[in-house]
Amino acid sequence: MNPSLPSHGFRKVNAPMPAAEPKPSAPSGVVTRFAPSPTGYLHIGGARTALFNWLFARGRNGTFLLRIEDTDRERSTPEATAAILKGLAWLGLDWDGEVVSQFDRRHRHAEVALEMLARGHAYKCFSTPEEIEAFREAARAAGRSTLFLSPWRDADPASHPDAPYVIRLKAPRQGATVIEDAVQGTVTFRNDQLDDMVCLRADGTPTYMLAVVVDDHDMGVTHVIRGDDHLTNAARQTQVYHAMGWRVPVWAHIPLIHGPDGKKLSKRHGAVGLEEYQVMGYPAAGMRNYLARLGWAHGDAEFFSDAEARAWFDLEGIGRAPARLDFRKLENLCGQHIAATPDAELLPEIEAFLEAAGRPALLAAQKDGLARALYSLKDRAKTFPELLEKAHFVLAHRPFVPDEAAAKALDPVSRGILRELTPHLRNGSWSREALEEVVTRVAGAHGIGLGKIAGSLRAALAGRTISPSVFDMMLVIGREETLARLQDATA
RNA sequence: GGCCCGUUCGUCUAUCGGUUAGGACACCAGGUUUUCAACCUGGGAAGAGGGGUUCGACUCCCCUACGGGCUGCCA
Repeated sequence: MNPSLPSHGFRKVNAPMPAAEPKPSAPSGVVTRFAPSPTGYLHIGGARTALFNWLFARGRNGTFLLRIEDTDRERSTPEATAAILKGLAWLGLDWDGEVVSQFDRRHRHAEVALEMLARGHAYKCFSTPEEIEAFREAARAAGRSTLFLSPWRDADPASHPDAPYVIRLKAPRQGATVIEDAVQGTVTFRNDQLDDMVCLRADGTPTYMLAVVVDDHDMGVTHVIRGDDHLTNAARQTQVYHAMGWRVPVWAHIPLIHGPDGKKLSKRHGAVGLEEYQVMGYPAAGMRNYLARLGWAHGDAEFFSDAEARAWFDLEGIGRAPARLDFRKLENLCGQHIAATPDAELLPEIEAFLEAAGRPALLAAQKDGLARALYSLKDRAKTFPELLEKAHFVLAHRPFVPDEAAAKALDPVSRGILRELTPHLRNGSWSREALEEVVTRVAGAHGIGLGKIAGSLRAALAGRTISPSVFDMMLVIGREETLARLQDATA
């Protein structure tokens, strides 16, 4: 096998290598692949397919390959390929070896087509597209099957005209083709329902149907995990495996993802491209967790780590019904992952989010402040934008203007109380216990609760009515900055 | 039209012939609480419909309905 380099300059983009994990068990020989066609963004459903393949291979110490199915030259674009690689990189799905361009392997595909021809498993068909279309139209009108049966299937080569032709598979007419699918079970197709598919087009280029089989075989793919829109195709492809005498891989056709309304996922559902999820500020770990649970289950496990997912993932746990997208659950899971992620890992992710969202990068001082404040922020946010909003107190430079709600909390009475609080803060010790004691005492002296004084204090310190605990904020920004902000707010 | 696949709370799902059909998200009520987030307690919420098989069906079979896929010299 000789996986050629991609024809477009997309090798520059590389998937990040996830932190080294202890390799589980012995090599299993499992080889999976993700094979998207570069005709647009990375679809959320495609992302899940990639994740399943990745989990299956990585959990078994196997190999996960990436192949770009770019044989359709009309619709394939280098931009789409770049978007796919970028999306996979963000999701944290790393692949083994070079990216394979299917188009670059076209000569190998043609070679196989010719071999089938030589062996009598394929034949030259001289029917023109016009003839075939006319036949189909007539069949449709008459309510008959539109399956095209080529008159050239058993024609004497001596009768072949000097005209363009395609190479069709000489598929069996009798009997049935049986798919043993790890998800769908045994699926039987009568052979008279399957036509002689085109393997090589008139221009000598291979069709997808031929190319997948040749590539999967040459790449040593043992398990084909893909959308169940390919279930019927699997029957046709099986015929090619049989014709070539190749070992048929384990099939696993997974149900597609549907929109919240249960209909096929399309643009009108919004957020169909994976990159949109990064821009919305969902952490990749939460995304992986959510996507893994969509159509797959491991008992009652809902929130789990990548290591657990790899250890648990299996084909048997995949459901057979299409799953709908549920943003609430996604958010819930993402919140849990943000809370569980170590600060040192969270910070770069937040910076990557800012860049992806086209927002200004963090200044050194902001980054430093955020790092110190993270402990008080990460368990109160479900997405990065939410976290950043709550981090306003550590990101903003004073003097800053409070937002409308915060300004309201800084009424004259409240400002008076804050003024009175100031000297106590100037002189007391700067620990959580001491701060709580002082603030509570001053509130008590005015006959108000902690809630009331905390409200105005929050407004003064954060310029917002939503933030981490006032004590955490004071601890993070320190005594001097706290006093300065109180000064600003009460002046 | 033909062929193929699917159908458990609103959503994701557990169950692999015998359960008061479980969990999670969401929702509702109450509690806790310095905001937000979170947390605690409780609640409502499901086997598409109809036939079989069986002592017993969510689970097995058939039909119907409804979704979906394929039916391309697209992938």
